[in-house]
Amino acid sequence: MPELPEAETVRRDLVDVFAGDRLSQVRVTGRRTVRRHPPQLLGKLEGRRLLDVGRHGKYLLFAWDDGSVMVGHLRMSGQFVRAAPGSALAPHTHAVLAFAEAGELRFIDPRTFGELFIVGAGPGPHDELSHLGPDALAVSPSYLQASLAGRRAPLKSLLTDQRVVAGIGNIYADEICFAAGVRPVRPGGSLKKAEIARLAGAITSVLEAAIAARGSTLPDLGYRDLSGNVGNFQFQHQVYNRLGQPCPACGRPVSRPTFGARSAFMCSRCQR
DNA sequence: CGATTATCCTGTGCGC
DNA sequence: TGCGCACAGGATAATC
Repeated sequence: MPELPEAETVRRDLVDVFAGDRLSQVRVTGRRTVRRHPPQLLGKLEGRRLLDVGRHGKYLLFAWDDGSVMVGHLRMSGQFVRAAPGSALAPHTHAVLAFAEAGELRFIDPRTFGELFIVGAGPGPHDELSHLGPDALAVSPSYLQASLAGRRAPLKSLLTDQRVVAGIGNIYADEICFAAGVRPVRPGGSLKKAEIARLAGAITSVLEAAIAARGSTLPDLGYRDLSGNVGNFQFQHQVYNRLGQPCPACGRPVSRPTFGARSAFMCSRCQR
């Protein structure tokens, strides 16, 4: 499932390929993909030039030359793909943005959790994204300290709560907790100052390493970049999806405790 | 208010 | 070999 490193990889590809180009035609066939407003509203982008693609957490922010912003979120199975004009549409293609020069940008999403929507022109934060905490690559130890203080919920639940920190999901929460040496089931408020410092460092180092490896593609998950290539960070996973396999640090089998309706991969010796 | 649970959706993989 | 079903999980609404 795409998280911050995958969104950032796609963002960079989108900027390289489509920034500066003019959108000539929009075709929307997936009603659920554009469920926040009437599908034809995307058509107002026709004729606009794409200035830049930004990102906050897992949200991609397409900035157009009329000041409007198209927000994209891949959720579980969404994928942005570059395709040649007129080439066959892949199954579950819900939107096609045809550019004047760079070809087509297509949104594919079997499970239709992903979405595209327009937010109003004008400066300032967008209401639709106002609930998000700071981007995970911009959190400080002091912010983490304040955010975890007094919280009884499991650390992993808080790390994946986009209102606390934006961009961390299931995979990277487990990898971050392992890198920090902290158990994901620990109540957030129980972390000591030194542990929070390690956690802050782990957030940055794990996410940056994952971006450098162009994200994670797992066998049962379909993440691909704009060109259809898989990521490589899954080969660097220390605990995620490695139940029963030896911990890379101490050799003890990776365990998978559950809490509530969720679970986490971890090493019970290396993580306290 | 904070924490937990249900919901959305379809491809995958497992057990029988 | 084939069928049915539990499972996967990001975000949000509903509920405790």
